[in-house]
Amino acid sequence: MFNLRAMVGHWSWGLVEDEVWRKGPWTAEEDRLLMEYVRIYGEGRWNSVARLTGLKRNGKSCRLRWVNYLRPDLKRGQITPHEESIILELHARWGNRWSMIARSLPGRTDNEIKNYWRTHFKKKEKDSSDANGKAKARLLRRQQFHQQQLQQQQQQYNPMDMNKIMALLEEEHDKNNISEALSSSASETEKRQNITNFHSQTANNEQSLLSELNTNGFVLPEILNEGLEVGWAMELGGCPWQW
DNA sequence: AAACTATCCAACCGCCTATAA
DNA sequence: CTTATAGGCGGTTGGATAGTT
Repeated sequence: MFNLRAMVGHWSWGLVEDEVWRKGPWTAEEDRLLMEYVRIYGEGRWNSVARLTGLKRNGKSCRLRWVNYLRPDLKRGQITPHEESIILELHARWGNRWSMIARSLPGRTDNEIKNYWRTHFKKKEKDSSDANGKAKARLLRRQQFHQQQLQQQQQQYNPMDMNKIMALLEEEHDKNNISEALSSSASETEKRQNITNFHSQTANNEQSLLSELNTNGFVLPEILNEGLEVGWAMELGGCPWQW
């Protein structure tokens, strides 16, 4: 029977020097120990996990496992087109600021988003100038698949709504002009901090805006997601609205 | 059916920053 | 003020699986 408090006594004088940390995939038992730790002690103080539970994992590994896999609020399953559109939009704005992008996607981790983007878009970005036949074929398949969805959306979605949404997003973004964040800063450290604050604030604003849009019945259109596909279609000489 | 390629994703690494001692 | 430590982040790796030739 698992008894953390008993184990505290057992391990409370610290781990043996030269502790060899376990690496690699986590076992179910390790997951259970970590979840039990968080249930009792809460998140944080990850370096105490080994001492308090007997887990042979370092703090970093524990934190990562919790954040990326065990957290109860994680959203499982594929990235939706809606989420994909947000990822594309925010990545275009902020670059590889995965953790910041992840804050706009509740239930998704920076690692997940990073993996998704690298798999789906990194290559496209690189190869965008010389799309080969293979990619074209794949694109066509995807287009066929999305066509039905697109048609459905077009029936219920007015393009003006999209303009409105993007305008609102821009507005929120510009409320805190980054140049202001920089202008009054003297040191590099201050600049960094101001930029970080700026991004956090913007992310929060946009998050609340997205929520507001959702609650007001705005369905963020998958058309945003199609933006990339549109780009490709254009390269191929096709009109996205006529797929 | 086998070989090859692409994709997915968990996990690690190294670096940086914040904070406590 | 300096140093040590913990936590956070982005980049990268490698194994598993799916898809293609």
